[in-house]
Amino acid sequence: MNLELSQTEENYLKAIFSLSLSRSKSVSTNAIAEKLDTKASSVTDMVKKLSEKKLIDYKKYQGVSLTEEGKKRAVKIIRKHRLWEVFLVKHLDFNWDEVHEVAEQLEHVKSIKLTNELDRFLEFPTHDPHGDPIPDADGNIDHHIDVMLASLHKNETCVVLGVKDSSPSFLKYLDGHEIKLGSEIIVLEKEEFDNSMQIQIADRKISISQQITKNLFVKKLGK
Amino acid sequence: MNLELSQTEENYLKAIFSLSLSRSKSVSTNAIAEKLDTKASSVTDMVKKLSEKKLIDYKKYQGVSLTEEGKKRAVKIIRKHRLWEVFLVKHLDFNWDEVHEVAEQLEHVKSIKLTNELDRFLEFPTHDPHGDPIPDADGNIDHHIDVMLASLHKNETCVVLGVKDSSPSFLKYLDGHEIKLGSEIIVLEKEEFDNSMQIQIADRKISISQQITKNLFVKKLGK
DNA sequence: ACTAATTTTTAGACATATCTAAAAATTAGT
DNA sequence: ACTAATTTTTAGATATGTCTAAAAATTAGT
Repeated sequence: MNLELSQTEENYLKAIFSLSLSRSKSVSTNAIAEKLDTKASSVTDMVKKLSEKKLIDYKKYQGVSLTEEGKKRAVKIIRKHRLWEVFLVKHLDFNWDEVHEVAEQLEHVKSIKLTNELDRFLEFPTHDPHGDPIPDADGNIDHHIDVMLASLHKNETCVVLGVKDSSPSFLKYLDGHEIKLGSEIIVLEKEEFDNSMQIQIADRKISISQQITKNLFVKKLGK
Repeated sequence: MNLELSQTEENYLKAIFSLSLSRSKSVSTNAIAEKLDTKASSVTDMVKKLSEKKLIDYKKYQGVSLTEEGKKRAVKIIRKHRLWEVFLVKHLDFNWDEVHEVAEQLEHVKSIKLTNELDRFLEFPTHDPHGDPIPDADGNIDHHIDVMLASLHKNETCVVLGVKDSSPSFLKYLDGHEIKLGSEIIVLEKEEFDNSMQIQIADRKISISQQITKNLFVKKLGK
């Protein structure tokens, strides 16, 4: 079974996948409707369709969950989405807060070769600009990066891998301070009273609050 | 007026644009139907719709032609299509005969920034892998490259810019002989009796027929 | 446990893009 | 110029994905 899915169907799979990560068990009709900014009745219709295609398990009034095949499909779409995000940020000068909308479109382009060649071209990145892991060609997903800038100590050095909070306001803040994917940061000082940090980034010294340091995924350098 | 067009509408504009290049005057319903592999009745419906949007001029039974706005839109889509083709061949190891189908999808992704950044990333290419000119951001189109390999003389050197004939069999032939976009070719010998050529390409010496040399666009090197 | 609130589903409608079959207009042949 | 062939349009149907409004089922409150 390898029927082509419409963009809409793919978006439903993706939404259900991400919702089942947090809410573990089955996903409710309303939750999907809210996520996709549509009405519950539309969700019911689509859910029946995906159920017939054996991509989700669905019993009336009981919510839905992805089948193995459904999960595979969802992971493939997420892989494409995140690879494109890397491409946009790394090569096309997109800011973190601009990539999502475009990646939403690019992720639906159908070509296995395209995806895998893009992966190779980008040198097999493991995480997207938001710090989310990129599934490999077989659908295996790395675990989340869980080192936050906040956990570093004075004089430690790291590279920015992603963000935890993807809100436009946070991403704008980062762009404003030129804190980018791949930026190297040195912790110059860590204040006891408010956990703010003095950091060196490129040739600038700036102070950032705990609110920021707790939302930046980093990779420690040296040891 | 800047309404969003569906992918289908965009495909109609593109088809009408390319048909009006050859058949100059107005384009017939049947011609569009054939180009898009659909039925004449479907074309009539869509043509009415595009006419209401002022993208084409249409009078019943008289065929259609693009308005200025329609032409602008078509050129933008073609620009995107050709830029993506360059990207696929240059960076993602696609062969000439593989790019079209994928570019057909990529061309519909909506983001002006994406298009222009891609253009910059590719270093503002003037022609796609098939030798067709790429419109610039303002919609200006260069004229066709009209230097064919066949017109070169003994000992002249050139770079492959594109192909005239885009048939899968021809493109496969080129791939088979590793004649690629950007390949440097030296004309070693030109036979009088059949106009075939002995050429040097990379470190190989091969013989190619006039059928081939008349379908390869090139740029002369040195002088 | 029974009513009230909420969630989910159904029924019926609409918009897009397509099709077939038949009607209307144009064009071509003699 | 008149019929025949072709092209184009209309009319009515279908499939997808959406909606509103009402009905049905579930969950929560006391």
